[in-house]
Amino acid sequence: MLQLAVIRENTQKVLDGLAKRNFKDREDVVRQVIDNDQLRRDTQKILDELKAKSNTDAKKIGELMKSGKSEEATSLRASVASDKEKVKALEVELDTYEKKQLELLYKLPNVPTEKVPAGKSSEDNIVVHEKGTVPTLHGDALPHWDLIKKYDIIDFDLGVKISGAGFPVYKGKGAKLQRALINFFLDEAEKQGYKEVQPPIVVNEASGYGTGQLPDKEGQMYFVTEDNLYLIPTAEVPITNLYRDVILSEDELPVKNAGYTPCFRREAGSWGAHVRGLNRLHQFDKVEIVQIRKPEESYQTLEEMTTYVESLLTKLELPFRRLLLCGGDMGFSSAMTYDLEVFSAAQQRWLEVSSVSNFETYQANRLKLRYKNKDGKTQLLHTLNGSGLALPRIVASILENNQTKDGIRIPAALVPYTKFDIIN
RNA sequence: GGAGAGGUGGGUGAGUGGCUUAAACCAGCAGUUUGCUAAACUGCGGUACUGGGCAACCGGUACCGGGGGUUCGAAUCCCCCCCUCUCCGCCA
Repeated sequence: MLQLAVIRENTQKVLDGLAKRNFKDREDVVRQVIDNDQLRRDTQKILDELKAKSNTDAKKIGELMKSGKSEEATSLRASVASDKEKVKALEVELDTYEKKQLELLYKLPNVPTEKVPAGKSSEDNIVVHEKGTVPTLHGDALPHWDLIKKYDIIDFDLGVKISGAGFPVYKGKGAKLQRALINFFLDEAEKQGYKEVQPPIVVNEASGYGTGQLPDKEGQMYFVTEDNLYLIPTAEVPITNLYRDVILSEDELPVKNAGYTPCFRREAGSWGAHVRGLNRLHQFDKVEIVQIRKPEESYQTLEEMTTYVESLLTKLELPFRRLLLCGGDMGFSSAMTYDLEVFSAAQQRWLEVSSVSNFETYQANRLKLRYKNKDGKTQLLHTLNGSGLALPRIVASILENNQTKDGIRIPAALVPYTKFDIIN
């Protein structure tokens, strides 16, 4: 969430930023935050003074009792008792302001950084560059949902039988391809200095709040009611929450973690013709890269991470483009996001395969993730993450782009992992 | 699933109603001493909110797992919840 002090001291900047996102209630919510904050502070001041008085009075009573002046003690006791009632009332009041403050802050999305263009939807995103060449397919080229049947490598019907729609079963070379991609991505990340971590794939409520899935996005996550645990929609949640309530020392920075996990998304109400096959699933595999950085480095890191993910696509010989998302198309918590899209030749569509974001202090503020800087001051850090990479759409485009009359060619970089170079 | 023990600062750990401003030790930081290192000695302590001040800084309040209660006063007493550990059972 946004920092209260920033809203208070840079109100106009915040409002301008939210305008870039087309956040409609910005004036109203920001005004309420500021007003509520003033009330909160006024109340706290009165309350603190009253408590200070009660504390000294209580001590006096102790002394009076000791020196045997019980009558004076009794009268002072009565006055403290009446102060105590006022304290209780003020505490209730303060509590409502504090709750209101959180509630309001949760409503506000992150402020986009200056480079982010204004815009309402994906139409307003900026294509930064396109790389690689789109293959020319032979006349009988098939979309991936037909290819997986032809070669019997991924089975949606079987998935329906044992789980439901959106839970495919990978078979034979299809399963091996999954395993190869995961290992390839993890190995590449390690070469870039990321430390491999394997986190739990169910998380508690506090973790959901830490990275911003809660409140409001409960509907996106599978929930285990018996134990109050959420299935993770992305490894971002557990990996970033490793650093919840942590104050890092400067020499522990930067933090660079990479982890593979399955991801679970309910995707309630988002199905349609354009999400056939592997384009959208309830369960999929992803390697996530996460960095924690000092504020002054984070934008350079965003570039570095995005370039790294692009290098994966290049090694996989996939044509891709980089988009700078406009304010209206960015995720709630992000200050700046690059999307990477791969061109899937048979569908003739760009598919989003990675989203690399800088959250600045938005997550760190909720997580209470800080470090001690050179001056010995405790300061919020910046968090960043990106997919490196999500598997299903990568698989879809490999299948579609590399199909030949003889079968599907495996990109050279993957062959050491798959141990086969063609699916036929 | 059954039984028990326990949650105190960066760590270990003392503290059963006011003498706690949370002891002591370890680690840390600063200083003194010193040919250097070490040792010894001295000093400093966390977090959040907040008042005053341009600032350095000086105050207030809260925080001993979380929430409530008793009391003039709670780490300490009472109630509820959460978590961890140990043993037994079951088990990949």
